[in-house]
Amino acid sequence: MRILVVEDEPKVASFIRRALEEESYAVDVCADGQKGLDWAQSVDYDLIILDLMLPVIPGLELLKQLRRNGVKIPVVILTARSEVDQRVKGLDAGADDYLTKPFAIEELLARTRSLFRRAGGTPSGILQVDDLVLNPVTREVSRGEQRIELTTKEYALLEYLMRNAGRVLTRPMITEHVWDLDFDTFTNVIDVYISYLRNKIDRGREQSLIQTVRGSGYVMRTDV
Amino acid sequence: MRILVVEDEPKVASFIRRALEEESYAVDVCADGQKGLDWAQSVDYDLIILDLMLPVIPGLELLKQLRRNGVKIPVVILTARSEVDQRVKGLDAGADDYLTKPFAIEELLARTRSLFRRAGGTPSGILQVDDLVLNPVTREVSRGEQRIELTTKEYALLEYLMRNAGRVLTRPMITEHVWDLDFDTFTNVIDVYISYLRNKIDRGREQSLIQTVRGSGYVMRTDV
DNA sequence: CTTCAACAACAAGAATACGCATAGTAATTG
DNA sequence: CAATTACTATGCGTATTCTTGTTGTTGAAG
Repeated sequence: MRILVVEDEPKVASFIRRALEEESYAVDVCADGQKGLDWAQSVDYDLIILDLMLPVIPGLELLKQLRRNGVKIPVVILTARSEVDQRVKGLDAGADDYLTKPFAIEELLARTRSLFRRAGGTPSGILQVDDLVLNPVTREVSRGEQRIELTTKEYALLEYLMRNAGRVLTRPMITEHVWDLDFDTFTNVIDVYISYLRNKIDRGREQSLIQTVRGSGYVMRTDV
Repeated sequence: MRILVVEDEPKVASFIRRALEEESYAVDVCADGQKGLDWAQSVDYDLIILDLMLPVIPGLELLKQLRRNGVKIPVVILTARSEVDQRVKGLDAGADDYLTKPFAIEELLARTRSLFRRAGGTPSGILQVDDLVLNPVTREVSRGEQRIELTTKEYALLEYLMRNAGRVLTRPMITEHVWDLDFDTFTNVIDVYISYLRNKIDRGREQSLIQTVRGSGYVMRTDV
């Protein structure tokens, strides 16, 4: 899951970044509206978190342009408390949710999760494929009766696979969503992490859930 | 535990703030109804203390709006002695408790504790995880037979951990609830205080109650 | 049926980031 | 102003992440 944060206050930006990264999202931050617009249109984000008070291009203008250009990525708006009517305009302009500053970071995380939930997955937010279960709230993963301990990256990769179960995910898609932007293309980290995951999830099972699609990428099996 | 105080008389407000902070709650104060409403909806408070006589938006209106928006945080209302019917209306509107001015601060603290007791933990208000026991009323902590002396911050942290036992608490979540809002993100105070707590609580035990979730945060173990 | 090239899997080690202890500094409190 | 408490800074060990090189697989051409 890749998130763009458009926020010019460095303190707030880095606070958000860290929180999101702790939830194993891939996060990009940019500090003005122009850059925000450019990035939003060139990279395939899953969510945009947008401050309304921005240099160069105001947040609302950015949002309108995005929607005008047919970009449908969910957008969460951050506003100061005083700018209440801006909020309404924000929702009119096509925002999916808003938060007033100051906000609890957990609130932001919860909204984030709920937006992703809306986009796909079960209502409870719990992801399940066969007897493999992932709970994004507690970050717990288990297969059948057995708890599975994953590292941050392993978890992020698995969540992405499970959210897109049944879809073949190419290596570029996976790097985009699970790793950072400035990423060395000629590496096989993904293969390595797929292997780690298989060791923890599929080892000893007759049916492997994570399957290789030669020449393309990987899929999480949906049908048994 | 984070508390919002909505009170326009500066003297009363600061009096309450100091008393609550002495009990190691994190306290935010705001002086009018509009701000109160915004904050209450944007920050994840554990309790709201609400004066009914407020500028901009009256307290009752604020409360109604909160409940209408599905906010279930416990609310204690403050009324003048004469405004009996206001009190009744307040409880109707979804307040959990009330106090008539002037009130003894100890009274407020007692109600606060009792509301927290109702909200979580055992009926008696005592929090218990394994053989670790925390009594919020007396602020006494013990493990097994042994009394444990904690400083204010240590206590606040432990109480937060215990109230959320079994949930992974990220560093941002912990700062939100135990430290102040405008918090330097690049610090390791939390780590240090976790370490203090472990020294007092877990040292010499084979099973540590406070567990690290690498890349995420900390959990208080529930299962043994 | 070989042979070869492209691709994937794996092992092992290097680099990095993270959590933790420790010690020192600043701020409170009595 | 002494003592306690709150916070900062630093360095170290280790889990995690990533790189590299080798081996194994697959499928198509000879």
